[in-house]
Amino acid sequence: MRHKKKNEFLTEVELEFMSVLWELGQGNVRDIMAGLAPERNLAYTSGATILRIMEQKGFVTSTKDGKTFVYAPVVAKNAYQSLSLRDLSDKLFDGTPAMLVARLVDDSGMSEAALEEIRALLERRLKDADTQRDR
Amino acid sequence: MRHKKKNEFLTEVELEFMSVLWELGQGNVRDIMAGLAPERNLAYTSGATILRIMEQKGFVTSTKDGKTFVYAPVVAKNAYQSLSLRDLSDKLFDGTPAMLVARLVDDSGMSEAALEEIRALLERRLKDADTQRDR
DNA sequence: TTGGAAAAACGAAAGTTTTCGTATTCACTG
DNA sequence: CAGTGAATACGAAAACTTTCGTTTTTCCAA
Repeated sequence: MRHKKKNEFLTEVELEFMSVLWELGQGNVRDIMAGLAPERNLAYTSGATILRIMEQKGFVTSTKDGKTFVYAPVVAKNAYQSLSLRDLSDKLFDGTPAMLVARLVDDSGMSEAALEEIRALLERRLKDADTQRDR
Repeated sequence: MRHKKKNEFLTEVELEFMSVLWELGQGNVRDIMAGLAPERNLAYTSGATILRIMEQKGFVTSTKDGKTFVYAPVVAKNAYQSLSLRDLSDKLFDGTPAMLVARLVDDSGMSEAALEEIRALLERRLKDADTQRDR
C-alpha cells in the first residue's frame, strides 16, 4: 500500500496552465486555454477540470465573476522557479548549485554578454553579502 | 484517449536508482538497493522490477554475471544533467539560461562560498572566451 | 545429482495524471 | 418568467508509476 504523497510540484499539464496564468496575472478557463500552444487541442471541460484540480491542490485561487470562475496564481513564478532549481540541484547536482551553473555554462552556448551579465549579478550579490556581514 | 508518449526523462524512483548507478558505475540489484537512502525500505522484487523497466526504456543495459544481472547506465550523468537543465530552462525560464542563473543567485538560500565558487567559474569561462577571441 | 537458496519473470493492485462526456446549475434575454 | 447557451460539477476511462507477491528459473554445494 502506498501512502498518499503531497506534491508541491506542478504536473506537466498544470505547468502549462500555470505558465499562462503567470503571464496573464489572472483569467478564466477560456482565457487560459487561449494562451496554450496553438496545436494544443483540449476540450473545454478538460481545461476546467485541470484548473479545478489545481485549486484543490492550492496552486491557484478563484473568484467568481458572474457565473464564471476567474483564476489567479497562488505561487509566484519566482518562488516556483527557486523551488524547482533547488529540487534539481538536490537531485542531480549533489546539492551544489555551482555544479549546476558549471554544467549550464559548459553546454548552453551562452554568449559572452550573457556571461558578463551573470557575473555582474554575482558581484552585486556578493557585495550585498559583505555589507550584511560587516554590519 | 491519450497517445503513448515516449519520455526521455527518468521518473522519481528511476532517478533514485540511476543516481546510485552513476555513483557505482555498475551494479546488480542488491548493490544498487544498498546505495539508496537507508530509510528506503523497498522489497527486493521492487528493485528488480524497476531496473527491468529501466532497461526496457533504454536507460540502462545489463550483462549477466552467473545468474545475476549487472546493470550499467546508458545515459551519462553529464548528459542527463544537460537534458534536465535545458528542459527546466525551456519550461520555466523562457529558454533563457541566464535568467535561470539569475534566479539561482538571487535565491537567498545560497551560501557566500557557493556564490564565490560560481563567480570563479564564470571568470575562468570568460577568460577562455577572451583567449578564443583574441587568438 | 539433487535440493535449496537466490534471482528473474510476471502480473496485479493502488495511486496519479490526463482527458473528456454527461448532468446540472446559472445568468440573462425575449 | 421560462428557455437557452455557457459554465460548473462530477465521474470515469486510459495511461503511467510504484510497489510487491507468486511462480519459475538457475546455480552450486552437500
